[in-house]
Amino acid sequence: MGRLEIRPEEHAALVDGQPLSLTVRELQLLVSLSEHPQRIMTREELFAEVWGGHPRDDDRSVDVYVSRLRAKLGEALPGRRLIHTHNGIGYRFSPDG
Amino acid sequence: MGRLEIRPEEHAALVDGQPLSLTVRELQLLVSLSEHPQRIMTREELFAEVWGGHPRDDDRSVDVYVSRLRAKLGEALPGRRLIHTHNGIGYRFSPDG
DNA sequence: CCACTTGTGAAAATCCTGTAACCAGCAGGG
DNA sequence: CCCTGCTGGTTACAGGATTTTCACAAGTGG
Repeated sequence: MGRLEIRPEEHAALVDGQPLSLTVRELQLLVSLSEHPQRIMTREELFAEVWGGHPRDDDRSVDVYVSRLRAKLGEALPGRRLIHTHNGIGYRFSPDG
Repeated sequence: MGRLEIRPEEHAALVDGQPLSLTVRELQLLVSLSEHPQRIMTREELFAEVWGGHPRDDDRSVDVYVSRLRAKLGEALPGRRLIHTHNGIGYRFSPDG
């Protein structure tokens, strides 16, 4: 998809062939998001896929990791926003900015 | 229905497959309207479905959110008017302009 | 030790919501 | 015509809710 390639089997995400240095959690989150492009995913769904089980009521893990992911994606692909926030609901991955 | 798809379960409204960035209230209102196409819905009905309960005597919330909704729909679908005003009564959703 | 990751708390930034205006259009009465 | 009242469209604003970001403690493995 464009300049970004995600290869879950290889535990890798590449931008223009160069691997991003993502942590395990960051990669899991990116994989989960990118497997459902253009679909708005709730925090519950994302938490279940990445961490498993249900998040605590006041758990902000998803938000924190989205932030970390955006920071690294932003470095590799300046000016593009791949992860969109949907207030009160969750996040959405859009391959094309 | 044409280029607009509404998926309440997914918290999404799509135009040509692209999700609109609607707030929760805006989406609720659009869902309520679109679930009764071509039917004129009173402010009371809409308020009950979206906010619950009865509106204050001078409540303009429905009008304000209809306006906001029209603005966003108008951006995504220029030249089409999906929400029609029925003076003294309420609003009507028409899938085809 | 050191470098790194992870989850948590909390401050900072941002967005949403409901309300109160302000306007324009219209109809009826005088 | 000119008021007046009524209806709906739109915008501005304050408060609240939500999200983003930073800092830190604990854990892991080299």
